[in-house]
Amino acid sequence: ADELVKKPVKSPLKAQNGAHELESPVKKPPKRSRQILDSDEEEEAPVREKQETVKEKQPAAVKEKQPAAVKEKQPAAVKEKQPATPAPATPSTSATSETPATTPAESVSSGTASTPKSVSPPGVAKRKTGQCFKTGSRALWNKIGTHFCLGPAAVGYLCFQYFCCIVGATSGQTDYDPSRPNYHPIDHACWKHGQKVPYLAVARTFERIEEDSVINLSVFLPVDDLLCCVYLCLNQLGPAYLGMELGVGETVLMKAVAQATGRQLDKIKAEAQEKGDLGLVAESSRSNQRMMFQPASLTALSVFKKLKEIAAMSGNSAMNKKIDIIKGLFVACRFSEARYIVRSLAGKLRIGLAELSVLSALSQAVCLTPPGQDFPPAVIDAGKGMSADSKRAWIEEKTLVLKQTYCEMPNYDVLIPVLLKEGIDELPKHCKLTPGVPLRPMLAHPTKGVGEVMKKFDEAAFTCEYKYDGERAQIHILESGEVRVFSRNQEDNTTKYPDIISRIPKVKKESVVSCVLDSEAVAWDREKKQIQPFQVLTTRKRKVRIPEICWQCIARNALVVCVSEQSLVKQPLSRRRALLHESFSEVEGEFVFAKSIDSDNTDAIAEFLEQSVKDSCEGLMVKTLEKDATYEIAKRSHNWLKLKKDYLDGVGDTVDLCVIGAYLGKGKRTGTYGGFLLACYDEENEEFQSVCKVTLPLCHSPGCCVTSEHMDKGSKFPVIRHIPVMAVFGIWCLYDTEKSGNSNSLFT
DNA sequence: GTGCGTGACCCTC
DNA sequence: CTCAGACTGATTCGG
DNA sequence: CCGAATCAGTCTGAGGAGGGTCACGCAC
Repeated sequence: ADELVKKPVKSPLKAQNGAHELESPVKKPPKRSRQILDSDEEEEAPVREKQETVKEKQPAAVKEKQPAAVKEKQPAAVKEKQPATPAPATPSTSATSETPATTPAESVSSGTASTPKSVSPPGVAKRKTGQCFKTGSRALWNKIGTHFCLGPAAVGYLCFQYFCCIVGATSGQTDYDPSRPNYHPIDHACWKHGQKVPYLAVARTFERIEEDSVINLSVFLPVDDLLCCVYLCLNQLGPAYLGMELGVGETVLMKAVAQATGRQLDKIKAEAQEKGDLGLVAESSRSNQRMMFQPASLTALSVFKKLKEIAAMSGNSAMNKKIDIIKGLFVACRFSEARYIVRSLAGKLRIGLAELSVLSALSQAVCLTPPGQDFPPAVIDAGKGMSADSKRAWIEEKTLVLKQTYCEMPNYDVLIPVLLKEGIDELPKHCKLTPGVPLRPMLAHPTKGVGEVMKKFDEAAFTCEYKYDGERAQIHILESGEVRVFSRNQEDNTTKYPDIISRIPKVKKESVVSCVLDSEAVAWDREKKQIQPFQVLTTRKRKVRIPEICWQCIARNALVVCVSEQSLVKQPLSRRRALLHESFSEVEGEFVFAKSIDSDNTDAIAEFLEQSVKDSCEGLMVKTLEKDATYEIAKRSHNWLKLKKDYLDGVGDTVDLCVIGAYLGKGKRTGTYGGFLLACYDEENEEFQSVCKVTLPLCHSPGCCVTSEHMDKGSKFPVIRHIPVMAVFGIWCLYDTEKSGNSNSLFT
């Protein structure tokens, strides 16, 4: 522990701090941490200010929020829902073949028919992001059958809790409600056939998703409309490998919001910190504004086009141009549109829904309403008449097809047109794994020891490979001989590894026409003939063409596509490995196969683990050879296990650190601290040296009291030994390792 | 107009 | 990259 | 045998260190 404490003092931080002479006993935190003190000159004031805000906030935020919101709200919601539950529950028991959609509608009209339209009924607590209804949802959901209301719009939505409560017709865009019972994708949409989808419909849908996280997609849209709606949901501009970035962050966004609303930048900043979400700030700022005239309302397509425009911008005064576009968008916003536009731009939609859910929704929509029908479509719910269970199983089966295809061809620009034209069953025939298009890589689950590995893989034969400490590199060899390299996130890294690319022809055997290799790129020390640490890798240039590091490519024994364009994703690892060894030859320091052993002997594996660490690796990757040993990401994306020294029980040390700063949390951490800045005390110079930041689980956020007995009285600064306790500017918080069960998170 | 430092953004793990 | 929280589906346990 | 409790797996969104790239703005 002593050594660990000393280390940070010698670390680069020291050098940085050393640049200034002692100004205060608490040394300035490193660059990134400065923002917590608002600004360097105002160190004194903010500290006091923070104390006050903390004092004010804690009792209110923590004490009220927790018991009131969690304990009271939920029972309230459940209670309110209980009487309503029997109504939708009946159909599944009495008549399974009946379309469940009718019953909620009946219950609506007979039950709470007087409830006004599209207003969340009293008693039904609205869920905030990160919260949910714990009781009732699953059971109710199962009974009514997951899907019968085909979403309308670009994105539609369905939520059980509204069935019993919402009545009334929606017609105009203003009161458009994608969650109304029996939503009819044509009659209830707020735009006519042939018109563009209003962005408001998307925003309204996002609102519902954020509350309840269930969506549907409609396939009545023209291809480009559906496509842009899908992208808007995912908050993507296009396939990852094309590398389109907005280049807009929080700061630029705040400027834009300030300019568009005519408010002070400082005020926007402060409000964003308080609310933890710039989107909400934008929304409320908008509503204060009066327009001289109402600009043309936004459509989904127009918003998406603007986003692409922003991404395409570069060069001189690009930032100002970007801000201008954002302002333009912003001026035309109505209702919640601003919230989601801002979030889209910030890159965090935060609606509790991401890629996989969108794929599910997409497949469901295509299943229930087969595309290719004339307008108006005759079949809206192809699942009509099926029992809820069989319907769900059917949709799930189709969803897997879509997911699998997506994993192999992660490009909606290709996928969706085919999906609409050919249908889901034909999809795999038209969208295949193609060298040159990156696929999603297989990931690994962390495990705590050899025992856990044995338990998880049970009887199945498995292999252990070194877990090399480098960067994932997916190498594509095209038929033309061209070689491309992609990162873990499907980014095109081809220009980063010129040396690897140049030696591919050497190591590739004649028989290989085209292929996709899953590998790890590591830095190699030619003289010492050993792998260099990850640190070396991170100092590489991202886009240079001249190699500065000697890369060694470690094939992960996972050849994916080979020779005759035959996809091997469905082949077990043993076969893929054999093919890999057949098709490539090793050259030390240039291209080698991952070191591995096939053993089920615990001691042998433990020894291999030791060896891997000695050989500058992180630990082991454990993969089954035959059983469930395919490369089908859709079935299970974390099919491998990783066994790292860091994870092992009893390994690691503890350090005593104290809190010298805190950051306001964002998103679901709004109202609490997002992280703390920790420091160790340098007794010699009598100063604090910042070491790292930490995050606490939400339930352990500051607020609970610590009595004096917890404190180490002999200490002259607030480090508390034995019991992990944190001090934030005089406010104590207790970190309960028993509850969290993982004391490591304190010192990560 | 050029050079350089810096902040913002993004990407790897 | 890690971790926690919400959710789901399968399995076990107790009345 | 049924419902409650438990467990394991999946998905999502919080958060971390460290570093490169680009545009902006200032100084010359």
